[in-house]
Amino acid sequence: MIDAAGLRVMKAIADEGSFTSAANALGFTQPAISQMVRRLEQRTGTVLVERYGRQVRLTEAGQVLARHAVGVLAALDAAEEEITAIAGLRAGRVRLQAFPSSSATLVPRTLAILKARHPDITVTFTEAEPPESLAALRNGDCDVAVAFAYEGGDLGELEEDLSLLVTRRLMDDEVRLVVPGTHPHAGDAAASLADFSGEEWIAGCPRCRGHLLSLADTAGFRPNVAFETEDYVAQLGLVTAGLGVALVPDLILNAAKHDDVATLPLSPASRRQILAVTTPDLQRVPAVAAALDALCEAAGADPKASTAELVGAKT
Amino acid sequence: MIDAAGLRVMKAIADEGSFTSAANALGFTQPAISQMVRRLEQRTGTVLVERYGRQVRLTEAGQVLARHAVGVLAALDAAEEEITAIAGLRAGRVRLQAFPSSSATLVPRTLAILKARHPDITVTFTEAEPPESLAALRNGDCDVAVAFAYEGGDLGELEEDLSLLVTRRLMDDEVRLVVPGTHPHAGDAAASLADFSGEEWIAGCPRCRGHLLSLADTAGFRPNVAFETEDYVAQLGLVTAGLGVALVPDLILNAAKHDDVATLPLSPASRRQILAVTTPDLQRVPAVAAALDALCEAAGADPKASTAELVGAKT
DNA sequence: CCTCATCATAACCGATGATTATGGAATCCT
DNA sequence: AGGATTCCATAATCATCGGTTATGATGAGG
Repeated sequence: MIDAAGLRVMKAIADEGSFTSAANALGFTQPAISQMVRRLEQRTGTVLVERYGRQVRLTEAGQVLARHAVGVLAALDAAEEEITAIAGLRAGRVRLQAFPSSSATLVPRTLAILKARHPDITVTFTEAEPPESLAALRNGDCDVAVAFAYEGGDLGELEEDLSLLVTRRLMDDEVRLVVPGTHPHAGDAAASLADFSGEEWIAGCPRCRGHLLSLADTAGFRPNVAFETEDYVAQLGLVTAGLGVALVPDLILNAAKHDDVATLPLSPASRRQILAVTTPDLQRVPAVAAALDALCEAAGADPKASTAELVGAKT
Repeated sequence: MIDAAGLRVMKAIADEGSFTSAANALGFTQPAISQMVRRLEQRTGTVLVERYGRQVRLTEAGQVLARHAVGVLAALDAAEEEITAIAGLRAGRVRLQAFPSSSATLVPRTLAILKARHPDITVTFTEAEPPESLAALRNGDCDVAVAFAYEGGDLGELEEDLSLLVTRRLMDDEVRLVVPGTHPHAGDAAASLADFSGEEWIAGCPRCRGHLLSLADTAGFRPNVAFETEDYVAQLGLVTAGLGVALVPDLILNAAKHDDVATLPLSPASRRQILAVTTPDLQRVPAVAAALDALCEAAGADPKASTAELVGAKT
């Protein structure tokens, strides 16, 4: 019934004292104001403007509108300002979820870049394994999920979760075999998994464990998993103590130097992909786009060309 | 850029959770919502709604709009409610100005009627002689002026002030000659002014004095004005004291009984008209219309047929 | 008394914003 | 699985809104 334009007109009349100058103030012509007032009057069924001679005055009802106009227009301006602030990265929010082993290196670097580049956007970070982070993304509780996918093995499993989502390849993370420094194969240039079929194994998170089983199966044995822990520091500790061997991704190993263990590249090599995942719409939100760029940069990937399909993903 | 309709839509989406039910809630069809959102998005240049699968969620920018919508729409509703309250006489204001001698009888009765009939409108009353009250009316400081005009004499003078204004005839107020009870003519059925050419006169307000002079002139003499006071009680007191005679309108004489004086009808009779004056636009304001009706009723005039020309007014 | 300033009105016209009809895609159910 | 359902997007259409220019009426002022 009453809209913002009408209020703006009433306020302009109240401020300017005549239709003509109100029109000038608003950038309209005089008849526009004239019939706008008439429309408002017949819509509200009340007299809003008193025409006396060639001057106009607001009636009480007109003054009511003009008075409310101040607040309403201010609120509209405030909303508009907030929107443009978000659009201009002077405000905004990104909710990031990343898997634990990325928290040590990739995420801090990303947050630092983001903070330096856009100090006014607020970034929240939650640690979550890919299944949970993708669920949060789907659920609307998260804007960007950093996930990983092992090549080959359970890619298909993840892939179904990625329908309707967009992914950006951040980096390839090579998986290495970690053995005690005193291990006979410690000095080898590369490790063939079959040579370690008799070892005791230390497994990580469920999906990592699945990857281990998958690789071992290809190598023709079933690993004897003696320990399971999602904490990579603990895994390395166990290896150092000579209690077994483990598959650990480079991303972890690069975070800090670990003595008394040898990290051997696998032969054939195995790697996992680190991915940034979001939704097509969120991708276009400035703060989210900035976060994605920061992630790519922190990972050392080309921010442009990384909007890629999963390697080996079917279509 | 952002209008009330857009905010309403965003809020409906936030509340309902889908375009379809938002459309139902607002009484629109689904495509209307769909393209309303699209328009808003390209106007603001931001993503407001995140389409994930077949569900929709507001982005941060969208939530900003939905949040502001609450306040803005509430303010609009409040404005609308105030307007309809004014239209429905559940609120509103009437600023009444009346000349002093009407304050005693006509105005109190009017205010009583108005208060009984529309207890929620606020009436303010200011005493003012017709020139001032009409100036206030012209100036926008008054909604209804109660004025009087003597027949014949200075009607033309008032008439020019009445251009652009509308008048309602409230009553005819006959002017009587007041003489001491001991006066030789005190028992007469009527008074011919010429018979009192030798008296000392007590004159009232400037316009009343003008009327006296005019009548006397017609009767062929120039009155000896010994006293001037705008206070009718004082005038009657002076008459009672035998210090002179005076012309006093019925309106005053009916307000209270005055002993020791005789009130004689003039021959030929002279009367003044009591008028309610307002502007054409204000006439259509409910509270003003109610006040006019109350005035007519208090004056005993027919509220319908009283939108009259001044008696003798040229066109 | 004439001129200027201001508002009202008419005729016109483009953009806005709704509708119906239809299509595509994700979710749900069997 | 696959089919039905549900939800959003799009296209085509159309009325109304809200603006413009041109013009008229009228009060105010030199």
